Amino acid sequence: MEGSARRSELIAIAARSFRTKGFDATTTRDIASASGMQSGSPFYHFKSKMDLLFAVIDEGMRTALQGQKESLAKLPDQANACERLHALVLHHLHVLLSPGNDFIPVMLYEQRALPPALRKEINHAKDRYEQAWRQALQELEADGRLQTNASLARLMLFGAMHGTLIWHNRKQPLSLDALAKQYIAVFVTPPERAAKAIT
Amino acid sequence: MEGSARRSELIAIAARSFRTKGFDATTTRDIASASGMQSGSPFYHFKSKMDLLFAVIDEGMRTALQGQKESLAKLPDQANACERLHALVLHHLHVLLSPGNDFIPVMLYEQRALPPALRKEINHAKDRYEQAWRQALQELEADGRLQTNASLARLMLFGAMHGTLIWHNRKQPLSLDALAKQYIAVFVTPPERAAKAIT
DNA sequence: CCTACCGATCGGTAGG
DNA sequence: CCTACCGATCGGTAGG
Repeated sequence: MEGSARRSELIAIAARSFRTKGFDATTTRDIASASGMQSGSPFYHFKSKMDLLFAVIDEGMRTALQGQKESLAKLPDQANACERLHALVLHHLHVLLSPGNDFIPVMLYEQRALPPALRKEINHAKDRYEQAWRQALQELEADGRLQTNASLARLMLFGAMHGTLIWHNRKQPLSLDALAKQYIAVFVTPPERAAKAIT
Repeated sequence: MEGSARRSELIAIAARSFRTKGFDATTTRDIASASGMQSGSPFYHFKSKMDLLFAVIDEGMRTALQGQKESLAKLPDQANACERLHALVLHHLHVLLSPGNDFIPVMLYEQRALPPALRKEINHAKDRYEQAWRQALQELEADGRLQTNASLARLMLFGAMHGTLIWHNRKQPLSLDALAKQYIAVFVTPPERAAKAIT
């Protein structure tokens, strides 16, 4: 929200460290010196270490939500559910795996360090992020193109994608584009094999 | 390996705390007092806090590997790849979601706190654990019953299962049995729809 | 944003 | 396994 350049720099540096070493193992002194500050100075920008964690996650959610919107907007007007899901998957892989994109990984792994009130706020943003997924998956379910219900498919799909954080190697032969196609191939049955014929 | 009852108790108590609060946020004093000991006493059983973490994870891997072996042994002699994969999935869901089974979640989320040498040891155990999965999935791939290659299917499947740690609720209508069936339905194409006919 | 600092906590140990 | 303790670190603050 507040746009001080120094503040943004602290958030980016904190994100990297929170991701690499974890929230608890990161000291505010680490962050300060990586930003060329003295040990007490981060507290001029953030009330507490936890506030900084929240800022990192919040920044990640805003960016991801904005990016998702743009990805969908780029699609042709009559894009069907499968095409929309593909765009969502591809964008989400970018969110997870683009170099320097440490915010969402921090959310996934360090959320626990936040008090319930802040976690609730994040969950609201997550709900908004998942809306487009719910809709696409429900349409696919209605067309008989899922092998489970839309809700479970969404949970499985997110789990399968988040797993890339552990095994995906940036030097791998598989591009994010190719990877997205594989996810769609696994989770969405092609129309010609769908359980229910298109009416 | 070493079977002191006190030692095992410490491991179990540490596992719960490492899982609930994380490794860094858990103090050796927490663990000591939860075990009815004085603050310095855990160090009579474990050289360091990190050693205790390794013991937790190691215990989890041993138990999981043993349980997997037994699950497969219970199958009829001529069980096919799909049946074996189903048994593997069901067992793995138990490992992840059975009450009191905190060891593997700790491995998944706190591994990072270990030095490379110990992490390597764990990865070896993980390789052994995944062998049966590789084989079943390769057979399914050869029969045209996967929509991606065996290796990627395994990575996606593990990711999708590990996601249950976040969303699965023990009071939910869905039993682990039912859940395992859904995973198979999504990841394994039924024979009649397989790409390649059975020879 | 720096200086100088405090209070608390924590992993670990010596000696029994 | 307890007692008593140390050295180091850390989040945070007052005052400028």
